[in-house]
Amino acid sequence: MSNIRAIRGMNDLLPDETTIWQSVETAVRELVASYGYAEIRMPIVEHTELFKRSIGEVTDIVEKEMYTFDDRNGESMTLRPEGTAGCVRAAIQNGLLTTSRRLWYAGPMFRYERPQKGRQRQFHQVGVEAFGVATPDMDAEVILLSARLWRQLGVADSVELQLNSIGSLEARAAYRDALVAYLQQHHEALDEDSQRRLQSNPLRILDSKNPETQALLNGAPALGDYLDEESRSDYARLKELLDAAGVAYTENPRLVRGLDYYNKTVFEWVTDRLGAQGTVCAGGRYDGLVAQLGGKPVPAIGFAMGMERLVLLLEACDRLPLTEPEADIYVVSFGAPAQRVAMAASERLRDTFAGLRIVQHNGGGSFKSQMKKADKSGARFALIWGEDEVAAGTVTLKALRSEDEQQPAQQSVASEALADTLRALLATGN
RNA sequence: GUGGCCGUAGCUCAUCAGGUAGAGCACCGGAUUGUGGCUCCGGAGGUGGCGGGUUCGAGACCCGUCGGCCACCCCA
Repeated sequence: MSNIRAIRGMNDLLPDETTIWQSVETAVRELVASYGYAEIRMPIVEHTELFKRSIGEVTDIVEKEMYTFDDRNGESMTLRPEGTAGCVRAAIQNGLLTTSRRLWYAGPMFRYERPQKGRQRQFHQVGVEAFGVATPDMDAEVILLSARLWRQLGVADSVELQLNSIGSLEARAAYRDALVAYLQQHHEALDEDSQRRLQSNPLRILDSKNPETQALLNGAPALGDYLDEESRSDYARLKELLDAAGVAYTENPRLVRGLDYYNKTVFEWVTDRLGAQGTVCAGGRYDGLVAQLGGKPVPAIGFAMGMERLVLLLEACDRLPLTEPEADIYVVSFGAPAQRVAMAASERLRDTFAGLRIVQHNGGGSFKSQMKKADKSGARFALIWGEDEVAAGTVTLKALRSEDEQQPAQQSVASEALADTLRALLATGN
């Protein structure tokens, strides 16, 4: 079979899933609005250079995970692997950073990796970025915001906040030298990946999953000892704010992030319910990035959360929203004249009842089969038009749910009285 | 890029010493003429991922390939 299939790692979201996503998206939308964040929408494709300059040349994302191609002019373009770079670019380009800004966005991101649980090649993130405030009150705000979402979605008990400060660029450079010097002495004891990282990105060795490497790190210099004074006090202040707000956290002195642009505060929300990809949300401060991308220096902090992982977490926590029936009213008709009347009447009902889901039976079929469809639709009421009704100028209104069937399960209603009768019935029950 | 497991109807799966496939759910129709949900009856639907090999004969054995899942790497 040579049926065309979706590209590996790029999945369809089917109707059952889109309702879940919509409920999460609604929760997110209301959440960020409640903190005064405004939505921004960026292109999905950017100049490759943007990601190289922001994420870092030697990161795995840039080196081997980007969807990069030349356009027809021979310019190198890349499907965005994350949102911060594009958001910063857009904010600079459109002059948004003359004052402090709170922005958020949502959309697909692309990374060429082997798919596994909680990881796709096209995945979806919600990102939050706060520009223009260098103090840790803003760090606290974005963390509080994320914490509120977990509570809102009912998964707060399943996620843990991990926190660290990686200090200034200079402090980190000094620490990197010390770390490399220490690890060089134990070069033979390092696992293969870590030996490689010793050259490319030594700090990443800190969060190696290899237990022997982790044991070796117990004797290594600690990042915390190398922090500059400002990072140190900001970090302390952030923890005070989180304590005061009652947000629990675990300090993880080995938490470093994979992207080059971070400094000072870094954090991750992790869960043990998703297999190997336990990070649901992660972010940090990136005070140097705006200037690095050509803007006037503006401090910033933000985070991104993965929608796929969040939905998986909801599932694992048994917190999926209740599924709604597809219809409130199902309209059945028999014969061409009846269908004309039914269709027109349905339109009038939609005029009258905004938001009411009225599904018209199309495609003919026996009365019985139409009624089966009515039942399967989950509709609370069926409206039935046949020859008798059309002749009499009435419609048969039938209750389909047992809760309603105590009352007249079925009644004949004059066409003019339909809206009023329905309004009265819909007012009862939920 | 590497490793492990897997690939039979739309979905979940079964069958068999290797002899050219079945169940449940879903779908369609019927069981009194214009009425659903339960039950019963019937129907449609599979070149057993694809290609090659072994064999008289393979969905079942072997090889390759593609795809899926999970893990490593990395990350949301």
